Amino acid sequence: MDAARRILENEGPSALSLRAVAREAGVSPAAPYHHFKDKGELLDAVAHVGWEALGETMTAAKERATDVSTLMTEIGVAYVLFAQQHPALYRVMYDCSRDKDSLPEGMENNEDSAYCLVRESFRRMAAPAISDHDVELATIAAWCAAHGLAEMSSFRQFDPLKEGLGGEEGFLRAVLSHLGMFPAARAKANGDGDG
Amino acid sequence: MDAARRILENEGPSALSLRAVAREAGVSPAAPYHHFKDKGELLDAVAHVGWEALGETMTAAKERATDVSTLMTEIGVAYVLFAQQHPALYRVMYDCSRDKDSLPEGMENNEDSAYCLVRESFRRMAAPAISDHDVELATIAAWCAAHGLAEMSSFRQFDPLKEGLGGEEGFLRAVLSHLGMFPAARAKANGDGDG
DNA sequence: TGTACATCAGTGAACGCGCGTTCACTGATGTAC
DNA sequence: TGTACATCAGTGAACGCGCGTTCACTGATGTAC
Repeated sequence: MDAARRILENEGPSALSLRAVAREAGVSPAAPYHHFKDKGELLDAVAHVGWEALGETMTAAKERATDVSTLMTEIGVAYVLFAQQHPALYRVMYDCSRDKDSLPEGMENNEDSAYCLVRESFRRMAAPAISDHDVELATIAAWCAAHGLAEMSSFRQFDPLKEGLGGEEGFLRAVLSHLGMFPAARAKANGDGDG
Repeated sequence: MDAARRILENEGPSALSLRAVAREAGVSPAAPYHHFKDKGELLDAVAHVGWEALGETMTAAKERATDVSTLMTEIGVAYVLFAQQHPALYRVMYDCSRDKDSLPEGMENNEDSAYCLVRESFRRMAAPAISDHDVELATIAAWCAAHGLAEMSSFRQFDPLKEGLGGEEGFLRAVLSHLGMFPAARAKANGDGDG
């Protein structure tokens, strides 16, 4: 039943109704109510698996990073690429939070949350004298920037810019490189094709 | 009839239907079709006035800035505050763009667009040797950051942080201060209450 | 081995709802001659 | 001054649609004694 994600991938978030899920699953419209109290609960469940997947993607990116200075950039690029590859899922993930005026799951301050992954990565990268307070703010700033880039990077007016920068990833690195906490991005983006 | 914005302010974007607008205007459900081809056209019109209002807000912020180093920060803060004060309108503005996979109006590369306002402000602030290419990328980065912050700053988990930073605006300045292109923010945020 | 009961995932029909949109039509206002 | 016509914003009833949700019910499976 969690293959409600098929609908998201194929038809977008606006098509994600309880009935559509039941239809896609080859089941009567009433069946989902044996698994979810209501539509909101299904959406929450979908968002939950989304955050898990994004968390794994980010963790993989962190482990791929060869040194501390590329860490934040790898994670940032992975974050945005995930959002690009699963745009409808990403939308549901944030919509669920907004409906509650509450942080998305990935940004909760639990141990092992994606947010803490970013925060500790940033702490390792930053000057050792940086205060906890500044680490916190910088992490929020980085998350905002990544989220903004995730929402905006798919506008087609950026296509020519992307071509000149060696494709999607080059573009992301180039944009991130102008944001304080993604320092390693700069060198790599320039290397890939600045001009 | 453009007082469809009342519905946005009072009931949120999901309540913005053609019928609701007609109801709010005290008019039959068919009446709006004399002014708009379909629902999309009405939404576009609403988004348009939204971008105009945001553009004015940003221009006012630019003119309020006392020197070139505070320029970007003033504009950034004004941007996010606008989004916070008109969350539903801001949502419609971006939804209209996304539906077309196209840049929002404010980001178009026309003379006098909000995007050019930001880009020229950044150019004035940056080192004179900076290339056009980098100005372009930095402007996109700044816009992404502001957009991300606009979408995330209202989560209530940030409330305690905001208290320690002298309220909403102090929080915004503090977060922006960690992003490369808002340099003046740092000093001001620190002055307000770095702890 | 058999009986009685509980659980569970499902059915299918129906409910009321708000929606976008279309239709033929009305009544007021403006304009040409 | 009067007549004929065009335009315009509106009416109100209806269309078909997909939706979330509820209902009483079914049939298969598991479990207790």
